[in-house]
Amino acid sequence: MTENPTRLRADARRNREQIIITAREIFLEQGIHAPLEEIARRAGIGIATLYRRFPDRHTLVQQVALDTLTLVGEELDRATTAHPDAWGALAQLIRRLVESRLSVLMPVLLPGLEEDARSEGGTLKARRDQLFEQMEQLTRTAQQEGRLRQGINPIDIWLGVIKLSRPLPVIGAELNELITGRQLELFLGGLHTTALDASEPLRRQPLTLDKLDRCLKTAE
Amino acid sequence: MTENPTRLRADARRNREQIIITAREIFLEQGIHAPLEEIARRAGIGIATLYRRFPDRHTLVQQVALDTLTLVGEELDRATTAHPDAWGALAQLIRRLVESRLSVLMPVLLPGLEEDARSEGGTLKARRDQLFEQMEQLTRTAQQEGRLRQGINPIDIWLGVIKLSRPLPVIGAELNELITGRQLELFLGGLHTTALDASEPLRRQPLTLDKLDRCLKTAE
Amino acid sequence: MTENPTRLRADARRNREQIIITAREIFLEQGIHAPLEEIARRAGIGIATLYRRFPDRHTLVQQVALDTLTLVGEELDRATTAHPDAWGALAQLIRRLVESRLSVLMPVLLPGLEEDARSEGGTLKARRDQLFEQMEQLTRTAQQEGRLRQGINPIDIWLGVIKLSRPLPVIGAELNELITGRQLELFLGGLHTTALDASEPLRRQPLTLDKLDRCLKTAE
Amino acid sequence: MTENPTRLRADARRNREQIIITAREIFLEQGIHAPLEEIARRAGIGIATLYRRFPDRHTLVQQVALDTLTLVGEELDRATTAHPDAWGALAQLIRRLVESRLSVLMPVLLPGLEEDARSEGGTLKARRDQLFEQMEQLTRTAQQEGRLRQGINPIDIWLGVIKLSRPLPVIGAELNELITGRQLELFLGGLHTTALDASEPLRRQPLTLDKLDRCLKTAE
DNA sequence: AATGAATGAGCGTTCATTCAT
DNA sequence: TATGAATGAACGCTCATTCAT
Repeated sequence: MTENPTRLRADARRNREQIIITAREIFLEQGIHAPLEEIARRAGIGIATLYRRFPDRHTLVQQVALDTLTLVGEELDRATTAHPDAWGALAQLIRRLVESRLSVLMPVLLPGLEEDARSEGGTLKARRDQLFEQMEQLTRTAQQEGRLRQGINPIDIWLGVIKLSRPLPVIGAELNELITGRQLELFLGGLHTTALDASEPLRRQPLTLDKLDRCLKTAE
Repeated sequence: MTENPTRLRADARRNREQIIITAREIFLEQGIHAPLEEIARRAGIGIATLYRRFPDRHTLVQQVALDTLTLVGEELDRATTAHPDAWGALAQLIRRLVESRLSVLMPVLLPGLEEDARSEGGTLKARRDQLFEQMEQLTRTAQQEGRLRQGINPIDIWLGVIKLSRPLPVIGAELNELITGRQLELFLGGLHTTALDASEPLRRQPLTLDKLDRCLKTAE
Repeated sequence: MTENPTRLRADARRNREQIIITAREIFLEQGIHAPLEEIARRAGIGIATLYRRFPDRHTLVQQVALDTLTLVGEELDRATTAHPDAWGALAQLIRRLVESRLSVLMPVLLPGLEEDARSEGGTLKARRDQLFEQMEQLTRTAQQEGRLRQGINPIDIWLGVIKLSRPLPVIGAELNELITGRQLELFLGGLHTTALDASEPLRRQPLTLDKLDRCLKTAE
Repeated sequence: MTENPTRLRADARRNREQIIITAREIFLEQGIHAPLEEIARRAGIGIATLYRRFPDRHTLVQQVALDTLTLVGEELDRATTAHPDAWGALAQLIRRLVESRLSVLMPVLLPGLEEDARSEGGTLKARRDQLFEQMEQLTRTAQQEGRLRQGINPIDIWLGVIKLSRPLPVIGAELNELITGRQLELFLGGLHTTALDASEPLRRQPLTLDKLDRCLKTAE
């Protein structure tokens, strides 16, 4: 249960936002295990203040991810505006998501949906479900266009983007970018109707949001 | 330069092997930053013994990865034996590699090839290059069969497998398996000749071993 | 650059001072490589608190040494007050310095002057230079008095005191004191213009082999 | 109680000697707390062999020091041969001892004389006493010559040399040599009957603060 | 409410010393 | 006897988390 940010005092609220912005930067740079003290320092606040707002690391990451959903929504809007066709929009969305590496934060977004974490725009679960709905429309249209392979759902795309985005350890940033770019193209190729046996369904069963949530719960 | 394991005393050698086996297990479970002490504990030896054999974490990971190359080679042999066609063999190899998640260790295998780390079978670089050569034959044949998309090289496959294999943090093992299985099928679809625009080359330039090694060197 | 102690919270400041006092004691007993944990323990604080104030051993030693400069300055004032003649003041200063063994810490004071370590009283370099200037006046006057040998400068004295002060390892504290006392007289004799003929015996009793052996036995 | 080296098997004896030679080198380089394993390694033997010969570090250092007494005796002979006058011989001996830094090892030589440690030449106590006797003759003669100050005994000299020889920590080797050289002259001056007026300048150039700082900077 | 101080647990690493071959 | 393997304790240092101001 996270406190409602709307009820905070003005300064407290500014702090909260600053923490989230800084945390995203640092998480993107160093991963989600970066020292919390560094986040506090760069955000210009005390460590205890950070803890007051976010009682543990998981909560902070989750809130950052939640906040990020908004940006993803904006990318989606931008993509559909720029492309009259659904496949084109989808491809742009995927490319942008991977490039922005927003999804570094996503894994931790998945669990914990039952604790009705909420941010300004509503509960986390509600916002996620809304986003998935939008993506589902997009995918369905792309399939009707005969471009997106049958059987693909937003979860496939979402998780594919997450996997693509995660940088490999040890090797540098430059090489990671080269690798990710190349794999991204392969991924897009695999989504398309013309992919191998695209006429038949994929050999594996698709994940649904429900299944996802159930698995996460059993995984504690 | 790592000591030659063949020259070790019998008990020391047994320990060395036990460490590598245990380390692989734990690296697969927790990533390559898992506490070395836990490895030592589960291997049933003292922490200092581990340090005697592997003076730092990088050396240990590298040796584990090196050891893993052998297993990859065996999978390749098995795959070509089981399938008369190259595409079939390739698909099985990829599936097996992903399933065994051997490649969790691979990122660290890439750098440091110049320091001629060596194990029983020869230098690390030599073994890696040999493996790539075998895979190149396989991919070329699969392309001649008209099944594997043009422009794909073993590095694409290798790195794709690595990305697929890496488990997402936080979420449990079961869900990870579901996700990976599904993404694997998408990946295979993307490799096939019938993938999107498969007639044209991929938009991104392919990586070569040379380019790879150069990037790794500049990344220090 | 060290944080300004004046700005610390009251309790933190008390801790900081306690650490320095304890550190000086222990450095005098065991040398500057004594375990930091022991310092923390005896100071009654946690090890991390020590690290918060002094990020590494060198910083701690330097600050202890810096703090010591103040005491040296006070000794100098006391000596000049007590003795109308410069030689008398110098001799007392040297004796007091050696007896207090303050200068055990001095070696580490010498390097690192460029990094402008600072304490309450100003930069380290400034304070040291000021002290040397005062000592230079004293030596010059003593030479004009015809008592201090020509060619001697404060550095000779400073380093001589350091060498004298350092306890020999292994042997106990009592013996060290005897040795140092005797060598101190030799040192003063070497400094004086009239030391040579020295018709009078040295002020300290000479050590005999027997006495040496007996002391060693009691010192374990 | 140390085993009698004469009774050892030929190869064991060779090992023993090699250990002592190597240990002296390393002790001079790194101090008497240098890792024993490094000594064993450089001596080309196993660590357990070292332990078989010298059950603990103290024993090893003591034996090295004992062995060193021989070298000191040789220096003494050389000095008396080279100089017809006792003061000249004494001064040369002191200079040579300090230069060779043999006495780094001496502190640990002092204790433990009752346990009748013995080496080839006889018990440690006997050899030390013999050496002191020789030095006593020398000092007495020098005093009869009217050169050596009354009241000085070999122990003063011995311990003075030890103090002079010990390098200050942290600061580099070069600076240590400068310091020691200068202090050595002061020491000799203090010993001599005519030291006091010393119309001539010291043989070594004085250090200035600038020189000090420059040396420290180059010494890192 | 905000701060920054204090804490202790955890990991990496070294080394003296004992044990098995 | 010589060897090198194995051990565990000790220390340096970091960081998440709680507490006092």
